[in-house]
Amino acid sequence: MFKVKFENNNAYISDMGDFDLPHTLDCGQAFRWEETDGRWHGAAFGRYLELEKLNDGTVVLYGTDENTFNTVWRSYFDLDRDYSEVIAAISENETLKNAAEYAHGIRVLNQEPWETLCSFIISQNNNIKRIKGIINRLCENFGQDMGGWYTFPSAEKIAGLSLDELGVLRSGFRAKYILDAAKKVSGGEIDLEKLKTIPTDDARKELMKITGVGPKVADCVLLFSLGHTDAFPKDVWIKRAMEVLFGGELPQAAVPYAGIAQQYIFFYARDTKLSADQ
DNA sequence: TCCCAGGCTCTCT
DNA sequence: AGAGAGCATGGG
Repeated sequence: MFKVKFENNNAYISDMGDFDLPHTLDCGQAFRWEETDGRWHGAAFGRYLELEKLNDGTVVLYGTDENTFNTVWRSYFDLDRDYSEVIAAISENETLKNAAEYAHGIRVLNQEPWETLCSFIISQNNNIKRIKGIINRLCENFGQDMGGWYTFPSAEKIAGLSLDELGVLRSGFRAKYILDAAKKVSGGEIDLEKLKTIPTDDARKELMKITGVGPKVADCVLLFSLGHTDAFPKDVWIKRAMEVLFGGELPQAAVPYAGIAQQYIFFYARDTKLSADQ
């Protein structure tokens, strides 16, 4: 269990085990975090945050009081999960053990459902650099100007736009998918909050009612924002890694923690440019 | 220039 | 149900 103290309007978190900021914030699960001189800055749940890891391992959340910590960032950074237990369990498999060491300190974020849905619709058949660019334009054009940063625009806001207006995003064929998602979410046809409380398979079916949401995008939303850690997004990297490393099947040891293991495998595969002919 | 990117839809079989 | 083309745009 982590410890936290509040001083000078900052939150100081310690004893949370291995928490690696670049691995967690730049591993492709979230797209709005940037690093400047060792300090990360970004926004989530309508709040701006700067954070940094000190030499003694303490993670500082700047400008964070106790209430904000407990209602926003504690859950966002998944601080109540004991990752050492997960790693101990999956390390039964030698390859998974190596992947978890290589990708050490990744925590699976609990992000805002609408932002996550919209972001991973944009991610399809796309590269991370351009995904970030499109999301930046989405926030700058349609989010709320908070003075130096922008909120992620609501589904209601996007639903009120035309395809033509979404052209500024330069998101290509994905624009019509974003619009369909915004309409179904803002209109109540899909209740994202409710999807947290129903079985993973049922929630996946609901998400796939949106045009442009298939199994992979749905599983990213389930894993990164709806608390379904058994979801296992299969993108090109994972498919490649599964063949090369495991002969196509996820090892039994990882099944109960599939989503978390997926993050380790994804990081390892992408960072080592794992290819099918290795 | 060409290939590819945290895929999905549509069509054809 | 399974295979394959097409999709917008830009990075490497």
